[in-house]
Amino acid sequence: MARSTRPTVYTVAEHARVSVATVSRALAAPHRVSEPTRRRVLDAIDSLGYVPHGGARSLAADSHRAHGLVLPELVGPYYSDLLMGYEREAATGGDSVVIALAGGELDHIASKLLRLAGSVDGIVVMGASALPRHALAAIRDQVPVLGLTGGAAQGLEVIGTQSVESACELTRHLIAHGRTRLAFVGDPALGEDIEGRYRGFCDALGPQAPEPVRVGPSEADGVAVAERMLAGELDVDGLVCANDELALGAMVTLAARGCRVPEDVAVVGWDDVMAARFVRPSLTTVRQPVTELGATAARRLRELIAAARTEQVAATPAPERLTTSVIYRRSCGCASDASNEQEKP
Amino acid sequence: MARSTRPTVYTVAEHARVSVATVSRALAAPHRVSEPTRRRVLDAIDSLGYVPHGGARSLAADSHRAHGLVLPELVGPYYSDLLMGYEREAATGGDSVVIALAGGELDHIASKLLRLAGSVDGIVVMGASALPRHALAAIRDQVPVLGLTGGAAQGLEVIGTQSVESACELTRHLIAHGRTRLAFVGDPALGEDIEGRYRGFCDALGPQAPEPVRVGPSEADGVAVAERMLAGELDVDGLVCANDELALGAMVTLAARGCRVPEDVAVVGWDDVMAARFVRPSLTTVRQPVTELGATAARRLRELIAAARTEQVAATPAPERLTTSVIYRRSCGCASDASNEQEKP
DNA sequence: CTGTTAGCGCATTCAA
DNA sequence: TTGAATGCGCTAACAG
Repeated sequence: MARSTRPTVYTVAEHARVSVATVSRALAAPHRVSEPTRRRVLDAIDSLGYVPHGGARSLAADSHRAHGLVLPELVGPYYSDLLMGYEREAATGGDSVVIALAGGELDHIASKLLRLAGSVDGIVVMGASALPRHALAAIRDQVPVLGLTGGAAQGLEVIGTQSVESACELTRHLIAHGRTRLAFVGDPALGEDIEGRYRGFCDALGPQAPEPVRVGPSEADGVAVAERMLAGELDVDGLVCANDELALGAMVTLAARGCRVPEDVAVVGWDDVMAARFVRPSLTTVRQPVTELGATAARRLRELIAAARTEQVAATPAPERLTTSVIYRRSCGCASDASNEQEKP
Repeated sequence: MARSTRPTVYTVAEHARVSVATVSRALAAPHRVSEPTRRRVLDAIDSLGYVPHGGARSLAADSHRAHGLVLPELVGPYYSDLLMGYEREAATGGDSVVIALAGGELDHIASKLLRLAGSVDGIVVMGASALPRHALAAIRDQVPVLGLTGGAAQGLEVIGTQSVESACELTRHLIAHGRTRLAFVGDPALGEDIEGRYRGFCDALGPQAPEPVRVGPSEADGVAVAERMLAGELDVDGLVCANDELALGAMVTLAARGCRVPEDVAVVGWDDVMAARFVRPSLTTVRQPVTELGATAARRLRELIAAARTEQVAATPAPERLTTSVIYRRSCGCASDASNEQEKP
């Protein structure tokens, strides 16, 4: 395990009675080595338990074969799907994924990003708007950087989903079914995705669209909003929430205090978390192709890296925003399905 | 961005009119450099936008300052908390985290693990039992390997939570409240955590404990189990499910078909997913300290790495299994709380 | 406190 | 098809 113990190309070369160059080739370009030689090398490799030193590789080859993935500390429930989509796609391209959470002191995270930039070929940043500009700037002239669901304001190319369209559809739907006092719950300043959702909300309502109810993104914030409603501070008959946690928090609180959902107030959310199917009334929400979102980001970053290596600006055009779909359930008061309907997971 | 462009220690040294050693020191051991010199170096560094090359560093220092984290492809909802706990703790120790998903063909993942082993100082493997033994063996003599929630069967030291105790408590609770025909839903062969839960179930029931209902871990599997019950193939009045997805799938299906929960059948799960609070009846389940689980693993791996470097076997004793807690709600039929109770998130 | 120097392990020329 | 030699960027002796 110690340096002295671990076999290197030299050990392998000696064992297989070839030169180190041949060992290297046998691994990286098998077709450039004769069959018998390659066998000898491969045998030596696994009889010795040889594992190439990643650092040495990236140094010599001037390529880390790794992506950095920067995530905000409080990501919603779809974290795992996103990561899965990302990692799979990255692995397909032979790259590994180094994650970094952007929590903690801003100062501290800047150096964290720099370190990351020294160990990967490119970086995908989710929640870029929360990062200090100078930190982003510093890594951007080291490696290609791609925004995930945000970062356009920082001048990043961004991979995202259609927020505006679905928000607009959702809001129109509520209007069409007679809701006249709608509110958007969530703070557009918290991220470009939320901002887009609010914009879609406004698009549907036109000039008389109300200001958003600016609250955090958690269930507790949803509860607080419901309490304001119950206290008479907020007079609405429909809540378009920036995510399902908010929606669930609000909905359950409302129901528990005698306010009927959807009869008195319609509630809709975003993300289609598992609880949205199980809560009663079931929650109308918007589903995003999260796994694909991750995969798309990985794929695109790979392109950007390749382009950077050949000095080209952009090989192919940036991907479109991914399609989302509104899942109509009962909390918006207009689903036609039976009360006890059970959905396929 | 190209190799020629990127500043190196030499560039910085020249710029600051010091030697490369001083540059290196100014970064790694600031106190070993005089104040004015350090200033010059630091100035040069950020005027040049210098970022150290991670590979070169790990090569020269014989340390990657990185942990590998291997995850099964289908991890439950607590993925994100786990990762958060892990990354935070790793970052605290100055290490970054490289993730690898263990999905895909077994053959392919073996080489993936090997590559990982060449780029990190140690590896934490979750779901080790699903990996081919030879793949595990190969990485184990490269770097320290720690199991997460499983891997004892492969001879790994493992970080985990108390499965047996909570399962036993839960089962006893059901028995105490008059349930006489209990079933354990889930396949103990799928992982040591499930195995432990089944063992606790058996401990509570004694010799007449039934065989487990061996099914997969998904909501759909829970639905299938419920259907078998409704078809009369399974005569039980209590379901101890290996996770919440199973429990939710079963419970909702049962309820939709006229079987009352908890009156006719009690249902309990594991993990305390968000939906467990929102479904009606709310689901009795077991909560694990997931974030802390991740942090504990990171901390322990760091210890193992340190021990390996100094040739010691184990500096400190392995951490205890983390404490879990049963969350009593209504699906087990014995909670005292009101029907419309609303929990704090 | 600072500089000089020698590798770390690998990929990659260039010759043979 | 193979081998010898060079350098990637950095750290860590060692010397001054």
